[in-house]
Amino acid sequence: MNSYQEAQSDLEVILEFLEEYHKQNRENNGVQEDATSVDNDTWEQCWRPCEPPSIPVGPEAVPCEPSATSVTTRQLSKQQASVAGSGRKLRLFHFLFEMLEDPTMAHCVSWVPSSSGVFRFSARNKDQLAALWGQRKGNKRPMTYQKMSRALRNYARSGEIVKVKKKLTYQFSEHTLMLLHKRHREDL
DNA sequence: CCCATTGGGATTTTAT
DNA sequence: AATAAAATCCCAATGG
Repeated sequence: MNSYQEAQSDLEVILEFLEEYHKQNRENNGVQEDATSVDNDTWEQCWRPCEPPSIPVGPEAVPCEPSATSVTTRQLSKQQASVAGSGRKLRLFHFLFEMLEDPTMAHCVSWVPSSSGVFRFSARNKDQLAALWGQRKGNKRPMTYQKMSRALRNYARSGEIVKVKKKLTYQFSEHTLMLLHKRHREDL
C-alpha cells in the first residue's frame, strides 16, 4: 500500500544495523575484554546441553534452571548478550534466525521449503524453543510460545517479520532476511 | 465444548 | 535522568 513507508523503514533499519555493526567491529578489534572470544559457539554451548537429541515431550517444557542460578544466569546472559552473537544485543529475530540455521533445532522450528523467509514452529516443541529464548534473556519466569509469538506480532508493526495465514507460520521480510544472512556469513 | 492459536492493550525492561 | 523502543504479561477472540 505504502511503498514509501516501507522504503523508509528499510533504510532506517539498514542504517542502524550498519552503524552498530561497524561500531562493534571497531570495539572488538581495538579493545579486548574478557569475553571477546564469546561468539556463537559459546552461547550455543550454553543451551545445547539443555537440548537432548531425543525430544522430551514435557508437559510444561521446563528446561534446566534451578531458581538459585536464575540471578546469576540473568546477569551473565545480559553480559553475554551484549557481546555474543557477533552483534551487540541479541534481538528476538536474530535468535530465531540462529535457531533456524541450526539443524539440531529442526524439531522446534524450521524453514518452510520453497518459500523465502517463511518458517514454521513445531506444534510440539515451540514452547521448548520459547523457553530457550527466555533463558537466553535471563527471564525469571519461563518464556512461552504465547508470549514469544506476541513479540513476533510486534515485529509486524515494524515489518521485520510478518504473519502468514498458516498455523504457527511466520515470514521474515526481504531486507530482514538479507541482513540476517549477511551477518551470518560475515560471522563465520 | 475444549483446546490451541492469534490479536492487542497495558506494563515493564533495556538501551541511548 | 529522561525518553524511546523492545519485550513481556495477560486476557479476549477465533478456529478446528
